[in-house]
Amino acid sequence: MRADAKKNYDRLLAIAREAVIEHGADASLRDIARRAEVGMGTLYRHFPTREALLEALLSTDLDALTEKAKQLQATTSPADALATWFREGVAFTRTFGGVVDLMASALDDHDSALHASCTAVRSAGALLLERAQEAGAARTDIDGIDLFALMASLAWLGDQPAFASRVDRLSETIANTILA
Amino acid sequence: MRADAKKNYDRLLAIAREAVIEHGADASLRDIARRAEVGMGTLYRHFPTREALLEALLSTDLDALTEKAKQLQATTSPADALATWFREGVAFTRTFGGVVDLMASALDDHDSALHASCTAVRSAGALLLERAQEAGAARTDIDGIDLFALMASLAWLGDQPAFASRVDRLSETIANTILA
DNA sequence: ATATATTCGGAGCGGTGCTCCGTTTTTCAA
DNA sequence: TTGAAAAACGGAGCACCGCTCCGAATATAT
Repeated sequence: MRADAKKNYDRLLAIAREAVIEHGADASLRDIARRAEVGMGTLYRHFPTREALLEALLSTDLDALTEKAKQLQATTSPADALATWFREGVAFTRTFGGVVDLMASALDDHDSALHASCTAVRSAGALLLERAQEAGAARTDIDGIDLFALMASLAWLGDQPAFASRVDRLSETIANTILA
Repeated sequence: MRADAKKNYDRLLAIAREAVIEHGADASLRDIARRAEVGMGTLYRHFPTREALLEALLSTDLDALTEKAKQLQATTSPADALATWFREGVAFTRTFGGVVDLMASALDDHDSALHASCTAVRSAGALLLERAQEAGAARTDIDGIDLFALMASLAWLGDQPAFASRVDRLSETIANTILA
């Protein structure tokens, strides 16, 4: 990558982070380019789709979530590992608003730039769930996709001002249901 | 209301119903006006906001949901009434896509045209929940807003193609958790 | 038939996502 | 150091969006 290209890439990513924190996942791309003092062409060359931009923003966090699952699996009891990771997964989306919609649609869209990261998270969670199920610590009538669905729907609740304050308690309730 | 005005009003509502079923709650208003062979001014005079248009589309269904709660309260056991109504509430959003987001934000936006209908639904559900709680049939660590939140999040799941097929089963699970 | 009150329609404004291409800048070999 | 090839740049332009505003058209009441 050419030196000036890398400079613009980094600058775009930094500005995009601010913009998405402030305005959510559908922040204006034109505004991001403007604030980064860069043309639209430059933005689109580096990030051909909105998903590509968000993937660059989220990938480290998503990978960390995947990694966290493996750590918990190695160090904690099946039930605690699942419960802790579930809470963490719901809390994750708190930084950026409206991201969970894109993650949900990325799951069954193989062409989405977010597809790989999201399926990795889902798989990591599925492993935790299966281990808990084998240990008799989690109900057996749900699977990894259900787990992701429940996490996503709670994350969506967190995006709704009317419900945000109740997410922590409801997450606890749902987590206990899964472990029941 | 003048005769031609009523004609346009009805026509707009009919076309809007088709458009929202086809494209969801953020269907193009310009396109609705075009298909109804009406100018933008006409559309905005009859429905000053998008919420107003959706309110006109949803009000009968929302009122029916509110009414259904009262019927169930009068005819069915507390537990069954709550469970049945919960399922019905989740299923309701299936007709139009993306409506649940607007309903959620309408809850704490007193100026939204959907505010009244949505709070009515919430209150009706809250009564069912309280009756079940008093009968010892429902857990007591959630309230009417939590109930609405859970219904809304499951409705949101139904809007996500990746999860839609699991909504019925997960609704059952959550309903049982509430009754537990 | 006329006058008044209503309703109509669409041009226009500022915004969006996205593409395309002439211009500029970097790089690297001669 | 220089010059040409390669790479990246930026923004004008297109089609769409929500929304407003107002002169023209139309229905109603007298």
